[in-house]
Amino acid sequence: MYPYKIAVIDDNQAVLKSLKLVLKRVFVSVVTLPNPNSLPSLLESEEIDVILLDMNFNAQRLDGEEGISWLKYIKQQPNPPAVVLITAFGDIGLAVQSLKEGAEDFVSKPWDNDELVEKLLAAIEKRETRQRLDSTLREARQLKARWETTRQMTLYEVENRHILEVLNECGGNLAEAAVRLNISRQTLYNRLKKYGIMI
Amino acid sequence: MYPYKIAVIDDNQAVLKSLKLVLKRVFVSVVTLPNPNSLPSLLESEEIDVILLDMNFNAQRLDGEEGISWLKYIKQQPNPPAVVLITAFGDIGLAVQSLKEGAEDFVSKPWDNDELVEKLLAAIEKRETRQRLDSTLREARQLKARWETTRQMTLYEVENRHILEVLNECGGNLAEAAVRLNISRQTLYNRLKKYGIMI
DNA sequence: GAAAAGTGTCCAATAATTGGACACTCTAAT
DNA sequence: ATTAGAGTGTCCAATTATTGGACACTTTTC
Repeated sequence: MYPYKIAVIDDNQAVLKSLKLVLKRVFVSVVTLPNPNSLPSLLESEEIDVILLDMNFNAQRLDGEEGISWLKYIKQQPNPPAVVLITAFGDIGLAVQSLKEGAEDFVSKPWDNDELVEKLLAAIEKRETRQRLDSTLREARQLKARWETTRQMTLYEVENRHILEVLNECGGNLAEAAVRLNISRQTLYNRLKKYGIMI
Repeated sequence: MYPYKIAVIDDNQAVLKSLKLVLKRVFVSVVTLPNPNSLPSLLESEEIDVILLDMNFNAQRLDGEEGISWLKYIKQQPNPPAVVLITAFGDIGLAVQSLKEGAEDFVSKPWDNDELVEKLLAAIEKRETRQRLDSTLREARQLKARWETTRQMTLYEVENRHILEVLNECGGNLAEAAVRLNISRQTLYNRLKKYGIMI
């Protein structure tokens, strides 16, 4: 049993039922929707890990356009879930377009249960990798900004910032901080007093 | 005419010829190969931007395995080119697998020339985006390493590093550096002498 | 080729840093 | 409960560093 939340969206009640039967033995939470209209509110209220999304919700349109547009919607959310698309009327162009729009995988009906679960888990893993990458990039931007400001700082400003950081590292232990900074304890006191850094 | 180098690999001479005819009006350099065996040496000797790769080079095997394995080879090179796969025997599974292995796009024979060129250019753009991301990540790793070492530096070490950086910013102009650092010129001299930083 | 800016060095006044000392307050182990 | 060990806050006098100003000289810039 994996600790992930999955949402399954398909307009065919029978398909939905059988998918739920399979998936609820694998995922801790399985939400089924007969159409994607309530997807926005679902995404707002719950932190879904992966969505298994049918491409057609309308007997009149079998071109998959609806699936693609919902895929786009999902992927432009902040921290979007993984998306695996599923369709009976798939062609190569549709599959390629889906993956280029950010879907993690694409499966055709009829599906193989084991393979489907495997793909869903792989999709979740892929999403987690992307999340890690995102946080690395965020961190990188912060560091870069910090570096940019450092270069136009005064010597004292840089000194004080470093003092504060080391002090923080030492959990406010002045004696240890002084040793780490290789200055005397009095000097550290003087600095803190002079710059109003009271602890 | 775009300043990109493209390599086209297809075992069908007629296809190769007609592709070359189309592409040499768009790309500054078009290399055609009748099979992928000389691809490694080509990649070593030239900086190829995009590869248009057929999936089958053997009348006996039409499952695309060969194309996939060459795709994998290409994508594990350092700074790999963009890859667009082309096939007449494509199925959805093959297309999905290709994109998941890192191909930028997938087209089916028979192809539309305008669409093919469009996809190749989009693939190149995608690769350039990836290159930018890579360099951002490299830079991020450097900054992070720097930050990690900073936290265990002595106050004087941090000071001196900052002095050197500002000095560098000022192109070695001591007077300007002293102003930026907000210390007197003599103090800057003393530091440089004391720490053997001669310029 | 003159003006402006930068360099290298000196000086004495001022300010910061230093090690050592002392009384004190925690805190963790006995 | 007692106590040793570590940390704090403050003092001091000796040492060091920083400062602004000054000067002759070189380099840049217009």
